[in-house]
Amino acid sequence: MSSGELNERAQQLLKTLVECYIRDGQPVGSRSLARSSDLDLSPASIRNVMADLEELGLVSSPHTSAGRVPTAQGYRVFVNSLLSVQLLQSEEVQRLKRQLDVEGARPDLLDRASRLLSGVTHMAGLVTVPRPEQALLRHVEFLRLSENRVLAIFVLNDSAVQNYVIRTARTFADAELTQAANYLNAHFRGKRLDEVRRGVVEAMREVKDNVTALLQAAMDLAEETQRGAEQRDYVLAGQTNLMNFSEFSNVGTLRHLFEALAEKRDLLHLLDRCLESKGVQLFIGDESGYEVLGNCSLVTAPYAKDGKVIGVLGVIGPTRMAYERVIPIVDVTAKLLGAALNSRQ
Amino acid sequence: MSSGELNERAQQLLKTLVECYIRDGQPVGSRSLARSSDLDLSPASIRNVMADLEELGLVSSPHTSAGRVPTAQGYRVFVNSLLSVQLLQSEEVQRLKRQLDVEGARPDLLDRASRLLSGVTHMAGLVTVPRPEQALLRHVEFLRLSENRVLAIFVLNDSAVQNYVIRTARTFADAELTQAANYLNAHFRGKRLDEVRRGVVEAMREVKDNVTALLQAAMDLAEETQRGAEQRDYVLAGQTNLMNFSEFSNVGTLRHLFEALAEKRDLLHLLDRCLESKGVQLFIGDESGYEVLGNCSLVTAPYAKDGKVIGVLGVIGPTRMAYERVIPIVDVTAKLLGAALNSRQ
DNA sequence: CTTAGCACTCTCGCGCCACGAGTGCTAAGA
DNA sequence: TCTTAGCACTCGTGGCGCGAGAGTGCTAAG
Repeated sequence: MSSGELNERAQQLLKTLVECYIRDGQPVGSRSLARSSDLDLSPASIRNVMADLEELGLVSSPHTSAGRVPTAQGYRVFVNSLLSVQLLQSEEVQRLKRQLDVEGARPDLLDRASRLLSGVTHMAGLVTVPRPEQALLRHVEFLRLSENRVLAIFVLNDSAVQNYVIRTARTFADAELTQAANYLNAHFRGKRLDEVRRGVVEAMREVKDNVTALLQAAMDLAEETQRGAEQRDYVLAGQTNLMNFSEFSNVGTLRHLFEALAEKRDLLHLLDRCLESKGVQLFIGDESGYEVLGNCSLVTAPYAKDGKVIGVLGVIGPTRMAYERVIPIVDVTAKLLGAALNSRQ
Repeated sequence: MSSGELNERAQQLLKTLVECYIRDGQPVGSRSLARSSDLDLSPASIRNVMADLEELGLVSSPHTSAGRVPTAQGYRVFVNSLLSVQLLQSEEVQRLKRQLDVEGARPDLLDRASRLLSGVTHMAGLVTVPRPEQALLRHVEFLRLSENRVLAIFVLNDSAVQNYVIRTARTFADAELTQAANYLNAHFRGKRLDEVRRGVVEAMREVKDNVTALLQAAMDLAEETQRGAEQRDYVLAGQTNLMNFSEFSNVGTLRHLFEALAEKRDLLHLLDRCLESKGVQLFIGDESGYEVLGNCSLVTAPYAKDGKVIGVLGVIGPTRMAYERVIPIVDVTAKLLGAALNSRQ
């Protein structure tokens, strides 16, 4: 008997139970369930249904004389087929948009998105830093800093600028530096960095002079930085909100959770998995596969720029969260962030 | 009767008491104090001294039948005149140095310093980002991105590079951009950004053309960014270590503390105060003036580059911390960080 | 198939008590 | 005058028992 085989009544009761539990945070018993549900049933009948649901692993009771609590599976059935997501009012969307756009030009857009999520949901918000576009060389400039230090400035793609200090064995004349830059600009404009590098190595084989050595050093640094930039990372906000939930009132649990949030590795794996998904995705409780997220749920949505998904944002909180509210918020915020990124290209 | 007037015996006993409390974390009673101290006194005599110390506000007892616990003032007297700081063995210094230098060139030196502090002390480490040097213009470059977007690249001081996308009303020719850059480079090299800006405004009054408008836009952005960079900030590591201390086993306390750490404002004020101090500085308990730091101590030391103090680093933990160990660690780490900054200028 | 009734289980809060640790005070001793 | 033994007192802690309340599963009747 899978969730699809749940009869109308069982579905209705599971739905009510989850709603009650999310609202009150306490195990819900047969009597209060009888009152809360529209069904006109006695507590005794409800107990029978509950026994079925428990056997299916959708609910469980902390101890004999407590009510029932949804399991992760129970939540899953709930969000998959019982949840009625409220669409956001357009005025709410406007408010989110305004909060995200506050002080428009500042470069901490991701920060603000993360804070927005945590502020609105009263849980922790996270936003992965966008995947860098494939780095194409647009323009190079060399500048002598001192006798043996040269500053290399790389303009990549549209307007991303990277710069490296290169230590050189000897002093280069301005003319040499200009020549080197001209060479790169003339031959490799619009090429990928690794192609440029290969080209430089090639050139070095033919003319083995100091200038190509400089170029090689520059390309080494450029590629290294590029690789560094591909390190995934995320911006976290509102961690402290999590401390308000009774689920994390145990300092030990809290510590493990915070360590995982600070460590980032596991979370990033999880978030990377969401890059491919089209819309909102949920990890409820142990579904994530990470023990520390045992009584957490993660709600994510990918965000896109120029129609290409470049990152993920989301919210993390206790499994007992108001999914019908959080899901549309995460969804809309992802779209708003994408729009904001596009508008300031 | 100030601490200077404490007689030999009282000093000795206070020292022993603080040491015992730091070691065991429990109120220390007259009997165990009698055993621990070298003085050959009966518990009864010690109780008399304790009564004096309590009157002076150096110790207090949680309740009648508990031992005594040092107050913030007590810790203060302890660190000021009773503490014997262990100098670090040179091999320990080497180990710290190695850990700080791991994967040398990466730009996350502050991060590593912070993690180093937290790792070694098992508390939270923090490192303020360095105050930017006074921004002097070294070189400017303009690059056309598209019809109405120009990329301005500013090299400041030694090798700091900043870049801004300027939206322009009309399309500029390459020659114009070169001309504009040449103008700035020729007239304002080595000048402060605000001077440059003034000069540009001046020039605009005489020749009111589009190029000076471009320059003005560039300078606006440059100054704005500069102001943004002067926003103080710090890098925090090992927050979760704090959760291991029984002092913060109450989630409420913990939350307030973590909120303060995330909010940064108050902490930054406190850290800024340490910029002027020569060496290690301590804020014990309520000395900081911030209630959330009630049972925390902050140990800081300024770090310098080229002989100029540019930032502060430190460690935050419960007042009950091994000061004699933490103080030299913070001290040495500050010096190591300064050295590391200098060596990679 | 539903439901009233009932016995059962388990948690929670309360009061109680004994224990241990430590104190302050007093009075005797050096 | 300083030190210390002795003693009464205070207070937090942990264990125990008890009753109330909530909720369950089972059974039997409708």
